[in-house]
Amino acid sequence: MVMVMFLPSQLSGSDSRLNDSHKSSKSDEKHKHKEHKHKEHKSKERDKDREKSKHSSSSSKNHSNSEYKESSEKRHKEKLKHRDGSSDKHRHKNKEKRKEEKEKLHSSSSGVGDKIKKENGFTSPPRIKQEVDDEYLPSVKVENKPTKRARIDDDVDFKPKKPKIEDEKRTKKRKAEEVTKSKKGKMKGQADGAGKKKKKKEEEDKWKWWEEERYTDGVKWKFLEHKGPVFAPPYIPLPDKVKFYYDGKHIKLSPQAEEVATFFGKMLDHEYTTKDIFRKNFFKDWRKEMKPEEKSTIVDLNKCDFEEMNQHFKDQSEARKQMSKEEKLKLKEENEKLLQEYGFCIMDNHKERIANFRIEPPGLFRGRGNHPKMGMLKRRIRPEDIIINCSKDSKVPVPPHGHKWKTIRHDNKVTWLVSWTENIQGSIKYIMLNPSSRIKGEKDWQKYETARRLKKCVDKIRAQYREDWKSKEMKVRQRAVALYFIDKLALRAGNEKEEGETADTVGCCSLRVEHIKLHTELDGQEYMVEFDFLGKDSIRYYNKVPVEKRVFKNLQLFMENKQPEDDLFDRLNTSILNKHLQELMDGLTAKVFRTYNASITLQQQLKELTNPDENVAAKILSYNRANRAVAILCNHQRAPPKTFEKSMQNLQTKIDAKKDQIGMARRELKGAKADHKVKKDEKTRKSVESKKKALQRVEEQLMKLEVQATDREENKQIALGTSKLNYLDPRISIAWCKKWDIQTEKIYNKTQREKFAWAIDMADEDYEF
DNA sequence: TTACGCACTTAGCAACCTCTGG
DNA sequence: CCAGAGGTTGCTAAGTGCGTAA
Repeated sequence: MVMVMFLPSQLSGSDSRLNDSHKSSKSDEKHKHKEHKHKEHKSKERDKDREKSKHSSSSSKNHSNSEYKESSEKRHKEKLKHRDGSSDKHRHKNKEKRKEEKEKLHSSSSGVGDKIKKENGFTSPPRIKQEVDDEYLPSVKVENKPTKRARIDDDVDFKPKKPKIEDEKRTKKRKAEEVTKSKKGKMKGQADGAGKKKKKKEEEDKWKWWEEERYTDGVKWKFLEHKGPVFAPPYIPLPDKVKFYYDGKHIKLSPQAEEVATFFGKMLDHEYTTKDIFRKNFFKDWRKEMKPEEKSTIVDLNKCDFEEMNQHFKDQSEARKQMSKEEKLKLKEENEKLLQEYGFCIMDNHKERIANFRIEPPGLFRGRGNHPKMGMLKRRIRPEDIIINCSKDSKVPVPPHGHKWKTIRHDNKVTWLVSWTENIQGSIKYIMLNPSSRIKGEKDWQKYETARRLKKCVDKIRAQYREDWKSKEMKVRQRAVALYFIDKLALRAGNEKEEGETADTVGCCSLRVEHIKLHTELDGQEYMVEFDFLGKDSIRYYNKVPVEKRVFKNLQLFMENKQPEDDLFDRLNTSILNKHLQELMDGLTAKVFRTYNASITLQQQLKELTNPDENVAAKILSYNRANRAVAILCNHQRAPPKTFEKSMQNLQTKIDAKKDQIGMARRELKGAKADHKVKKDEKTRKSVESKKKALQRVEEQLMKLEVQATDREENKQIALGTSKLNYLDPRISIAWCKKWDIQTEKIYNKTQREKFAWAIDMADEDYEF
């Protein structure tokens, strides 16, 4: 069967922008448990050559013109280093510790600088959203009329209206308290006959916020009303038959101590509970909850036996699964009721879905990676911890009986409805709106518009940072090299983090000397940099990339006389970098590069990979491959699904079966043909026809299965969701769908379509990012 | 000039739900 | 009709980046 590893990223280009790290492990720990197949990717020479000639100016091929001036660079070295000898960062507290700890993280993987070409310099005309209103409804002021809330009643006759042209700059002001009822005229491409009425009605209910003006000056809303949060259910003590043993002896725990014990008991099967830090933190916090007697008896976690609790919870979840249909339905209905009551709010005349209306229940903190606080007790949140945010003229949510809120605020410069301070890191948690809401959607849209503005000046910025590699000032050089990484490799900015408070992870600006290795020559390429570090969520980033000689020399310079645990960019931090970016373009920050490069890559890859002659399944495979190219670029990994091998096998079995079927169908067709040849009658002719059709059908089915297998195999360790949701301008995907006449549903599921409703509505087939 | 608080986006995991095919 | 694969959703941790106070 065909199981070609053939990622779009292998397709070439002179600018190697994608990384390889998906082939390596997520973190040291996980690494131990995983086996990795290092598939060598074969690159496709044809495209490579094409690309090379097209983009000869970008990155990796510039060795020759950076050759000159080596000597003068050397001359500068000394000067450079102490030139702005001001602030060295102080990051020495835990250096020693780190030194000891940094042992593993090793294992290599094949590092082919996967290549992808970058599309440069294309500019599309700005769209300017303006207030156009044929049908201008008298604005409804609803603010203090909770009665009005539930229905958004866009009950207007409709009128075509579309000249909306957006404008990235928020030059326009929204008439705050006015809601212009926009009624769409076109039911774009929706000529379906049956069920039209229903659909029409539904659509009319959808509010098109993107056709309205936006607020300026930081105001996020004028009216906000909600019911407050839903608290975690109270603790239900264990039945007496579920016993806890200490040192073999049964102990009846006090409710407080018991609750915390159950948190641990529930997790017994989880790897967490075997980790020293987790156990230590848990035990320490647990003891705080104990009564004095308990405290004096229970002194060693190793002597604690939570088995019965563990079994109890397993039984419970089993029982839940075994519930009857009716019981399940009842539960579902109750949930739905809760959702209806607490899951929505009214913001400026519109009912909007809340993302997380439930307060996080107490439990043991599960940090990711090697987190120093894992296992600590995450305490129960009470109404007294809760800050409510809503408008003055709204019905303020009522706290649970006998309780009161910590504070009630009326701050319309923020988007959250509820907040509280969490006890592990002391950070603030929020209840906010769903991604489908106006307030999130606008921001998302704006994000892509900023990225599109970057597209217009990215060439200039690239030229600039390349120039800066030669700067006399160390700080400027570091900034330029860091920016180059951020641009080329889509690294995150890398804010500093407090030592010992979180897992030791880094981004670009916080890279340390130990995270890169320089190879003058490696895998047959010159000036290679080998990256190996843990990034966000302790996901490992492993990549080998060829860089320009000048970058390479600069890195050598930055690393000179430093310890492995010293900062690579010791004169740089995200704030310096972003300040600089701000000067280059309004609204530009490091993360815009990730958005930009992700989106432009998708657009470019779609162009390149989509074959007009192929069928829908194949086109979707191409889409997924384009998406995958981005996921690889952004290093969005996932643990291979536990059932991966098995499910792959199942598929293979199916494929084999299909092949047999085809063989059979072929033979039957042959037989029928022979029959027809002899008899030459109508009956046999028909038989031939139908056999032909049958064969075609199975062949098509086989194709589909094979495509599916390829897709799945390629996707083993790559998560597409994150980039799809956060980095890819949805209008690119929608345009692609429209262009090739593919249903949006094939690309976006329901939730995604809700989130991207704005894009689905406004992008047409020739949208250019 | 750095440290910190705050708001908001981005992230992977796992529980849950749904659809498929035996 | 049922099991289980696989998709979907919920959850909440972990980032970015801005503004302000020390």
